[in-house]
Amino acid sequence: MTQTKFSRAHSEGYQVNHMARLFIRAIQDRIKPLGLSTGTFPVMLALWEKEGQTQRELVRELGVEQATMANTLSRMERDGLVIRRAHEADARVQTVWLTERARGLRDPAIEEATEVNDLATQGMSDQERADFTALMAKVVANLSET
Amino acid sequence: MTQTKFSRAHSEGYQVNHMARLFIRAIQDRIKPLGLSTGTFPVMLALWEKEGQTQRELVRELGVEQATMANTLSRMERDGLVIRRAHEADARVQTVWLTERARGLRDPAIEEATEVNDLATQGMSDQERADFTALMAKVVANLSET
DNA sequence: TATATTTGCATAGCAAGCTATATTGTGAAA
DNA sequence: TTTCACAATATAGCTTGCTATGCAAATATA
Repeated sequence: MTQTKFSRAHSEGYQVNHMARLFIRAIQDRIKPLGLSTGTFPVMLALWEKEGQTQRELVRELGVEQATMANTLSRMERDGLVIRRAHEADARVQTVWLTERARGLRDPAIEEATEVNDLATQGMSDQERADFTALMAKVVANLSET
Repeated sequence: MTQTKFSRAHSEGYQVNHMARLFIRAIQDRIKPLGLSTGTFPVMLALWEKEGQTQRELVRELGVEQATMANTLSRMERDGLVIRRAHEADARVQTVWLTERARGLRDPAIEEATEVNDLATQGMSDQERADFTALMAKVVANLSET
């Protein structure tokens, strides 16, 4: 069959990409005043929960490539958000710690993120919002296999 | 209230970002052999539908910034996918045309994209898939305002 | 113990997004 | 007609993602 019916508006991949760019713009605008960005935010979330994680642990937790994490952490160190300390038992390993300033950013940053999430899901019922999260989890699971 | 309940797994922004990265990886793998990429694919879709569009028209249609489009088109020209021709009535304007090779990529590229969309939505009913698309459209609309 | 493999991180180089700014052509206004 | 504002595109420079590759330390194997 000739595939003349393919349309951007109905391609999940296209929609996801578009939506992701809009999210990035929205959150970027709000957390930039805090000195955060879309690349650093997930790392901060992981570290606000548990400091002292290794780069390898952060990589597994956040699902980015090791090289991406290494570069992100370098920028974060440059910008005074984290400090890398050598692991005492394994000289290959770096543990990652928040600076005092970075610890203080938690509540304001989460507040901005919550606002963006609320804005994005405006007009949805609680049920729809839960469905949306569940459907995304399904897609993530489907695309994560292997 | 202290916002201790914020979790990555339930933040729409976080999920969208994660999902988008997985989509990019999946589609990239499959269209790379065709000489396409995630940045060029949307432009190709727009041009397969209507060649000779101006850069400005593509920008509006695809929702990326003008500078992003200019750079993407330059790479596409370098890689033999498009040709930029001066507009006959307005010397500021460039119209964008597909090369013969690029025209031939349509069906195979759309086939790969369709496969990725199907993989991503595996295990969803038709209704769920329609819901997913509708919910994403809602989010896009919410975040597109102004 | 000596070598080989694996593991953890860093670096190089590219794509694709962004903002800010420069450049050039059009069209309107003085 | 000259100037001024606007429009279309290009360029500079950044972030964030990727793959590929290098290197040093730890561990396993011969």
